Amino acid sequence: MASLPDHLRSTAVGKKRISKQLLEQHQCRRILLASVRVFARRGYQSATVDQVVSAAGIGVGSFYSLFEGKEDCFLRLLDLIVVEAEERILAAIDPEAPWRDRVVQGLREVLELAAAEPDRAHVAIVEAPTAGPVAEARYAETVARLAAGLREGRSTDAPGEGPTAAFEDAAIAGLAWTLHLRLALGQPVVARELLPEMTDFLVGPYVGAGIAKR
Amino acid sequence: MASLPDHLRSTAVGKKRISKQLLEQHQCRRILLASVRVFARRGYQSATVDQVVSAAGIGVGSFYSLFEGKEDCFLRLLDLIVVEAEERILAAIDPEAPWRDRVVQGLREVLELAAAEPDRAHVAIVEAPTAGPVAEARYAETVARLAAGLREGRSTDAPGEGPTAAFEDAAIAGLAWTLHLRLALGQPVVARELLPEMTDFLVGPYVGAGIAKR
Amino acid sequence: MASLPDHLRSTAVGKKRISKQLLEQHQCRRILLASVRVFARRGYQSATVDQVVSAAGIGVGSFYSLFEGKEDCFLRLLDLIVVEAEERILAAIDPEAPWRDRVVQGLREVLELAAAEPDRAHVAIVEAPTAGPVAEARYAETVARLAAGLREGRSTDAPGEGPTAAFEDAAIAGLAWTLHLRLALGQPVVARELLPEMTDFLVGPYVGAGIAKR
Amino acid sequence: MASLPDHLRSTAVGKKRISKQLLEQHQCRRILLASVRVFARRGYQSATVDQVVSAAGIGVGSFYSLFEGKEDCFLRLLDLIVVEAEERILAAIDPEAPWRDRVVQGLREVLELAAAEPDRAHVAIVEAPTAGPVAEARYAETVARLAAGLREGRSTDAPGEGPTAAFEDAAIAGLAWTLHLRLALGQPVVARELLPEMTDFLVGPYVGAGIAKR
DNA sequence: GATGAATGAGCATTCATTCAT
DNA sequence: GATGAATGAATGCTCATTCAT
Repeated sequence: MASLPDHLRSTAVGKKRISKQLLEQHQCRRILLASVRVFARRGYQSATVDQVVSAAGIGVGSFYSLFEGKEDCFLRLLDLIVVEAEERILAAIDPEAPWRDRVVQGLREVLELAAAEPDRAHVAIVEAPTAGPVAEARYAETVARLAAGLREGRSTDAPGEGPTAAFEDAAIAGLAWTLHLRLALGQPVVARELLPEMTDFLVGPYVGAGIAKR
Repeated sequence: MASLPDHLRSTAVGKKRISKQLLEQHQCRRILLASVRVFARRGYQSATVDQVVSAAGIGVGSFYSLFEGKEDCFLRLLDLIVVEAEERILAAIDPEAPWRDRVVQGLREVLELAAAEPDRAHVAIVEAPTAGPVAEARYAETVARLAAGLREGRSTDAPGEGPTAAFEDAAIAGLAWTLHLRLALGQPVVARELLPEMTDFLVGPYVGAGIAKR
Repeated sequence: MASLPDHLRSTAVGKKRISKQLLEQHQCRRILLASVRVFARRGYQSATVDQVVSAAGIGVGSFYSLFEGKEDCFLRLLDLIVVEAEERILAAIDPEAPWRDRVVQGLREVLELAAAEPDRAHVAIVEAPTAGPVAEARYAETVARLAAGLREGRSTDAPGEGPTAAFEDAAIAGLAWTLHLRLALGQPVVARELLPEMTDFLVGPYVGAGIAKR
Repeated sequence: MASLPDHLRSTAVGKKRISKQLLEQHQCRRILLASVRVFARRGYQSATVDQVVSAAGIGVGSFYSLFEGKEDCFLRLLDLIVVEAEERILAAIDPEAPWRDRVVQGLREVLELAAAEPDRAHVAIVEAPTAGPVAEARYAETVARLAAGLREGRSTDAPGEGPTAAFEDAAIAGLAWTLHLRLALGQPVVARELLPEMTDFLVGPYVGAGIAKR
């Protein structure tokens, strides 16, 4: 049993282990979802394991059998939020559409997600950069990934006179900060208001202010 | 204890108190300058009062007679850094020059300050947003103030087809993030490289990409 | 639950219970044998129930249905080791032989047992005194019992000028320590080397150094 | 100040630092002496830092500024007990006396120390071997050192027909066990009773049972 | 009967802050 | 006025034990 390679383990034992795995994943997810609220309200630094544990309605021991500690919990939460958000963003983008439209579609989804789930957005945008070196690095990676997505349009639809190399990272960070301001103050993120402003901010430099505004 | 309003206190007692005040301010400044290094290297959260105290070569008691605590010390340090930086930035700007030039002059000073004093820049840009709610608010205020400075040019020199209202905050945050990335990784901030890129980023949307690049 | 005295319980219910009892005993023994390794390698204090349970390939629940807890498990293991060792020691002694020979036969068996089953010896000699008050007392009892065995020879074969009353306990403890040193360092117990030395140590004082050495 | 080599530090700063050093040592000693009682009554394993701290009448913080933790505290206590005991034992021995007398003098001092300070003896003899690997090693070292002391007499005063090489360690361990039994049961160590018995045990094998008894 | 997920009491440790000297 | 020894609240974590399945 103990000598089986990991990737055979789950199938080798049949339904039982599979359902066990699923149960654990489900339990994990349940706790992570409960922790969103705690991390968003208290902030990563002053949130305690006990608060997470109470919010999730489990015992400390269960927490430590599922997570390595507070940081691990936060990082997995971050993953959950980012992965699910990116899935929804991708789903909202029509791959056939021209680049500018794809940016708008993605941006709209980002804003709607932030509006619909302010706690998640708070965790990902406000808390992540303050939750220690690893979380900070993950935050930077996410910014870089989104920036890379934005950059794709460069050669395709808006060639020639594009913005400078550092533009995309700075632009995504500018967008993040715009959300940060609302989230940190507890103000709602109004997609309708921000969508045109941020569209302009993100795609303007590619096509010239006049064009982007249309 | 005394019934005099605070703002009258210092002048009311004559030379002695004045020199005492000055001495205290000087001492304060000495400690804050010593703390820059500590906060920059360890990060606000894991820096301890003991480390600051050791770096400053004073006793814990003295520290607490001068500051209310770790957070107070950090906030006053932040003030020191921001005030001195803004003084130098203002001094670098020719009030008679056209808006675009003033932006470039200010930006160049920002980049040179970050290059010359990476620890100070680290504290103001990387640590400030992680040092609790008050520091976070101060950081937002600074961003807003710089954004306001940027915005001034709007009606004067680049009227009409300007960027949308949220632009300036997002742009300043984008600049901050660009510096953040370098500072957090310990990379030097190279003014020569960043100046054209960030100039484009900041003033491009006002005048159209083509124009800003000149 | 039932009103029968314990010692009648097992026989009163017929074959079924008997076989159940036997099964349980067998299971118990299996687990104890698996736990030897764990207690010997990790030490009683830092060995955990989980480690014992994993080594035995059973569930925690089964463990607690068979033992009252970690200490109970260790104590029953100690019993197992001591009882089986004493059986083998007794079996190795020719009751007809003169006292001195009987001591040598017993001693040889002790050394050979320690050589053949170092983990068991480690548990009985090194861990037992550190495993809480009860185990410590059992250890003392075992020392006392072996001392009593040694003492039997006094009046029979080596009367008169024998050592003082405290001798036997001290001598057995000295023997135990000699083994302790080897076991704690993981060195093998070499019966051939220790047999003459310890024989001298145990029986010398009875017969005079010269005689014992023969 | 911080760059001075350690061995100059204390003298370089004059009385102040010296008295500070002394104060700290004194404080340390005070706490160690208070901890004797705790470790002796509760046993190393179940003694908690809080109990030591309460017994010493200090705060937890002070404890951790003086010791690295529970184990460090115990080890330093062990050192204190062993060093002071060995000093007194050495002082009790007349270096001019013949070997057998020196053994008796040392032994008498050991027994009297154990009688006068049962808690200290309990810590050194009963708890030390159960307080983790390092303490166990220290215990073994002490046994070895005492055994070496005993061995010195071999060639000098009792040449020729001596006991085998392993004798001294086993003998010292036997003595330790004899004390262990009394201390673990809380019985007093009666020097008058044990002195002749243990003398016989320790020196008998050198000189022949008959001679040693005289 | 067996299982192992869940529990939570209990412990070591850190560090901002106070106050007697 | 300066010092730093002393404080103890607060927190993360382990592991023996229980009990629903």
